[in-house]
Amino acid sequence: MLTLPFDELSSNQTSSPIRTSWATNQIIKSVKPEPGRALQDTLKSGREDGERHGTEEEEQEEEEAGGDLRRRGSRKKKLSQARQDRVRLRRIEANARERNRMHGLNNALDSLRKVVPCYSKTQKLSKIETLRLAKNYIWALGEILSTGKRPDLLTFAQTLCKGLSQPTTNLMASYLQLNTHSFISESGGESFSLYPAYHHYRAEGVGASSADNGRPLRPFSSFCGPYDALYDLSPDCSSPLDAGPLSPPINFNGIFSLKHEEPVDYRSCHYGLRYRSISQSSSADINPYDIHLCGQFYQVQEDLNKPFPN
DNA sequence: TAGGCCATCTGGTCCT
DNA sequence: AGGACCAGATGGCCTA
Repeated sequence: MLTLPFDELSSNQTSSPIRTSWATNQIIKSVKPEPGRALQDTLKSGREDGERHGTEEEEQEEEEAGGDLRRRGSRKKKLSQARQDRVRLRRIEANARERNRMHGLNNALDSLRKVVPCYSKTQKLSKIETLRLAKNYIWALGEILSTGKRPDLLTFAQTLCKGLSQPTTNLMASYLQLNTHSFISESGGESFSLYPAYHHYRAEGVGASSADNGRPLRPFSSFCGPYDALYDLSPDCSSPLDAGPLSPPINFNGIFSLKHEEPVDYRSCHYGLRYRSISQSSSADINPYDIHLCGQFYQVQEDLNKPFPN
């Protein structure tokens, strides 16, 4: 009778039952016990047996094998049954550790997905795209910090999408399109944020303007406000990508363009957001450099609120 | 159906 | 010796 190492499996749940059963099969394949002996027994006693019995036998075998190696070169050493079991057990343990390690890595990647733009619960970026986008995002933010200037929308978008695949670029374009118009063109639908912080503001009803029926607007130029992420570290938000299909982005110049929208006066809203952001923070939390940046943000707000040049 | 993405297994290497 | 890390191999799932 075959007994599976369920302890190992249960302590290392995969996200998919299919995966789990597949893993189970793999273990069955990789841990074929000898006939008439339960695997559990094998695993349970493997280490002790291996250590206890293995010593004499192994020494003898190794001596033989060593002698063979000296005489004939490459003959593979034959292991005792106890040693084979022990090797199997160690392999199973190593597999479990490796699975855990990869799960940890995936969790970290999920965390990363939540803090880069373009976060969607259902339409997840691939691992490689997440890393690329994160790199671009960091680079773009660093550029803003070092120069003290915010790039225009297209430049920033192009920076973010540098090296990304076409599907991801399209996804990004879809985000940006919605960011510029969906809040006011659709009522009742779930809105989204290029920056996770938006939902925090929205949930609190901060920054609603008269033009949006009480619905808080994300300003067109808010795309250039990456500091949002500094003020909210709980990016558990959904996106319109979770809610339904998107209109295809308009591509041009090898990257993408944004739909041209009628200019909307977002400024009151956005100033409100900014003020709220800063005022909500305790003085100890405020980095002087942040204040400087935010101040600068206001100065050029008007320019950035101009309709995006096509 | 091909290709992309992913999870897992596996053996090798390095480090403690 | 044993664990962490890595990269290659493999096979499943999904989508265009």
